[in-house]
Amino acid sequence: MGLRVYNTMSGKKEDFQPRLPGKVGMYVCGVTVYDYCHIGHARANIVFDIIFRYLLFSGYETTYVRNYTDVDDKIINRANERGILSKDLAEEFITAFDEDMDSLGLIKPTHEPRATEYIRQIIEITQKLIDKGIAYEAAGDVYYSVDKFPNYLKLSKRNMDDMLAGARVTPGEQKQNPMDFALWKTAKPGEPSWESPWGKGRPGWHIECSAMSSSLLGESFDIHGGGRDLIFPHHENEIAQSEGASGKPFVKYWLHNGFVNVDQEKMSKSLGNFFTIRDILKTYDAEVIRFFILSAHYRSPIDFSDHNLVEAQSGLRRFYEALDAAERATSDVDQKENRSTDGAKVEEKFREAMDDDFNTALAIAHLFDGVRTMNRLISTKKFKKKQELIAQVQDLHETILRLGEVIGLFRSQPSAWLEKVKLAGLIRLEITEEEIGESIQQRLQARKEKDFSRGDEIRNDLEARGILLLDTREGTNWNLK
RNA sequence: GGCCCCGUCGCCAAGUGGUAAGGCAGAGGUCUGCAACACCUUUAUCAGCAGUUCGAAUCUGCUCGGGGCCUCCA
Repeated sequence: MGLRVYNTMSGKKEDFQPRLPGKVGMYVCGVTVYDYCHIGHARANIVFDIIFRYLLFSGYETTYVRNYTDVDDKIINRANERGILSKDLAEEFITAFDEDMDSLGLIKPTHEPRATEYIRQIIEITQKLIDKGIAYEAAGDVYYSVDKFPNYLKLSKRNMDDMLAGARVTPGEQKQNPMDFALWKTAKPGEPSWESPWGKGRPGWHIECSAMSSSLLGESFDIHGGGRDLIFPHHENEIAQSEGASGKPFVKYWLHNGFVNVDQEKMSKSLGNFFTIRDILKTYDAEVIRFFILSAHYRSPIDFSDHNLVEAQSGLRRFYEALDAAERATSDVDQKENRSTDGAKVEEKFREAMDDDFNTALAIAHLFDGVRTMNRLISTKKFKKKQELIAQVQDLHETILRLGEVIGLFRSQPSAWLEKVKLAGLIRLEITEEEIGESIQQRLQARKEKDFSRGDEIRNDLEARGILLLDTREGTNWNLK
């Protein structure tokens, strides 16, 4: 059974069959660069990152395009507020976006075009729509006439009459129908602008995606993605523009990720309840964020909270503990040829889960099963003398790492990751590594003198402060409670 | 008002017609001087009601509760 994806257009899961066998073209709406990215952006980008990775893993030659919208009202307004050029503002936040995505461990899309690099194509499409009678000029603006596109609202499944009841007309706009939207806006003084057949101006919001996608992927392509909130009006308008201009079907599969909520409510700028990626990264490891996001299906809403991130961290730690143990258990053993079937089983289950509309939550559950099997094998008596078990562990270990890579997990050195999380936790506990070290020395001394009650006292004191002591053959270590 | 989504164990979360994955937390046990890790065992009939069906958490209707889009938003 092959890949199945939920298509917003049909409202159900469909067998995934790219237009050209073995090749996939995917366009995902990126960000408008006027502010730092929040956790909602993180989700959208991580989700499509793993979709991209999984398509590659499944053998599809995939072209992934993710754009930057670097000309827009919000950018202009923000730049004016700060008294800088909108171009410089855009540049600043493109850099910030790249840094954020990098720290979240995303792989680079094939192309990352900017709207302002495609002004020529935007003008071409706009002109074509005018020529076809689908768009019209009014005082330097160009509007798309939604009445001329019979399939308008087919993606969002709305009804024009109902929409009209709530539509608002901004004064100064000369729309024939209140639902019409701008393809080209005439420039106001001081705004960035480009020469066009309709005078100096700049693109409307939706047209840049039509221009960039058709330029890089062709007029028809396989997957178009983005957050749910882009379904209307953004994607609806993209369809109208692209299909109106080309006369060809635009996109085969529409994929939309769910929201990140805070206290059951959508995170949004207007509510002021958003968290930026950079803020969260001060407290939590980037991989914890990824793990948290992938522990739910991409279409479900997820609730962002401290509690949920801590839980995600616990889950991820379980993986790293196991990977660390596997590494240590097999490090001094030669790689054996005899492979086992455990890894193959995990991989089969993993693929099955991912094939079902990228069910990462289920896929991770199967990896957890692999972890348990691996731990069980390692704790078998005389493990190191049993070649068969060693081979099994090596196989599982390799499989978990390889499959983890497909969803961008387990990329760190286990011991280093565990150490990092441990040290990060100290900040919250207001205790230093040195203090702990001193206590350990005191306890060691007490134990040497057979003063176990004193030793336990030290252990209990530390435990009260959130530190657990671990006695091993190699000496005493500590961990967060 | 129109359209749409959701309500599964204490918490997170899969499952969307054949009789409830996984994680976290909890309980009991093995291991350990103690502890931790790990391992073993253990914990739900799926908001409610009424239908369809041999059979439903999964389909239909209604009720209750939560949320989203319709204005910028991932």
